[in-house]
Amino acid sequence: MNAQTTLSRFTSPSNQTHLQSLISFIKSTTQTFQLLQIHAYLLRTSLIQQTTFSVPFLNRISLPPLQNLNYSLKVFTQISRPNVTHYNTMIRAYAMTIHPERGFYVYRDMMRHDVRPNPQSCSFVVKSCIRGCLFLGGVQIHDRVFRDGHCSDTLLLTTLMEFYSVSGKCEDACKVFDEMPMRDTVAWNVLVSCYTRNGRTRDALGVFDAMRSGEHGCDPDDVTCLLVLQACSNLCAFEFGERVHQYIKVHGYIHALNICNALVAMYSKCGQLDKAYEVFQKIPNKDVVSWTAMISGFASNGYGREAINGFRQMKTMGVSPDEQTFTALLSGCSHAGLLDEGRLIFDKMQTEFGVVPNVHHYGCVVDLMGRVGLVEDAYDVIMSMKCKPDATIWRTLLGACKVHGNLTLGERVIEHLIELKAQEAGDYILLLNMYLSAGHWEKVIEVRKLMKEKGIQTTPSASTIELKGEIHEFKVDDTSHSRINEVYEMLDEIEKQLKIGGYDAELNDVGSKDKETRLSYHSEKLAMAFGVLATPPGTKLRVAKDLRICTDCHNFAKMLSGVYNREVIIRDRTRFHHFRDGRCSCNDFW
DNA sequence: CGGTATGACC
Repeated sequence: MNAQTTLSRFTSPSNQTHLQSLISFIKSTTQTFQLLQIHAYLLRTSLIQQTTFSVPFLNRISLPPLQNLNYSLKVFTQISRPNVTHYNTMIRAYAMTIHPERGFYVYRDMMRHDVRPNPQSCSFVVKSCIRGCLFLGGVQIHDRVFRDGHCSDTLLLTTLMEFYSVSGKCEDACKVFDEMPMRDTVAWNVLVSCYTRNGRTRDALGVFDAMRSGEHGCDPDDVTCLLVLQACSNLCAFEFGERVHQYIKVHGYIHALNICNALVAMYSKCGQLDKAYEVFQKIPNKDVVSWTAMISGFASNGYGREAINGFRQMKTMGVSPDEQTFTALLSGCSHAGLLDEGRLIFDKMQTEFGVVPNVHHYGCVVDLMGRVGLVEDAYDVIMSMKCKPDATIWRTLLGACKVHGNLTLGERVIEHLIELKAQEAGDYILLLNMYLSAGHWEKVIEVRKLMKEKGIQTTPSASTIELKGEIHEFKVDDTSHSRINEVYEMLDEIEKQLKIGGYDAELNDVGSKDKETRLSYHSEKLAMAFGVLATPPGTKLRVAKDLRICTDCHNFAKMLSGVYNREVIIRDRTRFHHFRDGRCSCNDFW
């Protein structure tokens, strides 16, 4: 039916059929001016007071693509006795705007008018609390769940899980999950996402296995796979990732672009570029995300030239880069030490592609310049930035100051970090090591005192290694692993062997605890020793570390790769280190 | 079917 002719019918009083088609017209039109005409008609005939008309109308103007909150509010106030559905529409609409907290106000208004909230109202208002960071508001809703008789509404409880998850209350989210009478796949997926988000990545993988066991009647779906692949990326869990890949193939999800893109990212983040490329090549309709994931994979594994090449191909294929693509490219240049190329890309990004540099882009440039020793210039770059420098960017420069022994600049940089109230233990450790290297003992003592005064908590660093799809975690001076005694014995044995090969623990870098900390017991060394212990000779070792690898452990890994003839991949907070034949692919240390 | 959901700086 033609839209104009339909519309003209509503100028005169209508029969039931006409009113029916009016509703479907409201639901289908994309023209605001037609809605305005209908609005006038609804007001004139008072049909707006009837739920059957006002609900679809309010929905239409409150949700994308025609979302207009001022208009919604106007219509809402014209309804003399709004019912629960009207309120729900308003709460839901506000939940997705830049003023999500207003959803909570609407909810309170609804209570004041004695309109009983249904599970949907609660879900939407919890969503408002999530988006608006209203922690107490969310808890309030949760407290009411039993009283309102909504304790078996899967959707509401899932939204509450999500609420606790983003609030960092992993335990509470799990409690809600445990107490749910019925759990669907989405609830399970939220559990996975909750574990990943809150650092319980290994448990996220456990959930995947639990779902697959078939005992819960909820098989992993495509979203589960996306979430679990993220967890594998974080943990460098290559073998587990391969299992997920297999599952994806069996269930036909391999044709979904987002799944393929996540696979490329996962393999890249496990240091398996060949696998990443294999998946990438087979993607028929590569989008900007696919290309960026691949370029980023090249970049973080130290293949700057390949990253640039990938970018060229991408342009040839007619895919336009976005700001994240340039971040990947620039970080590729910095990891590979390609100063001129990086600068050129940074310029072209702005002139040719009109991308305004953001904090990520600047972060790469600062790293690029700091790495080649242009620390003062890097400082000037930060000071000239149009956006506010974040802690990461200062930390990057601080690392460069450490490598190049620029103490005076390092002191200035730490001031900036303190100003941002973002200084971490690692920053002080870096400064401490700079003073140590320079032999400024009185300064060393001063920093220690400062750290003590400020109560700076040093979180012990952790490393993980995957064996047969199982993740083993080690902390500094770990005593918790079941085979820890064997691990320490093996570590001593390895150190003996490496010393013969010329390895000497560099004693001028200290760990995160205090000056008595034995270098030998850094978590990545424990993980490597366990790998040597528990796998057949020649097996590749893949270690993930949450902080940056120190010079000593880097040397240790280099030597180990030669003496024991093992390929070692260590992924630290910033990048990959591929050790082979006594060498590393990176240029971080020399 | 409203709730989960692909690629970024150290």
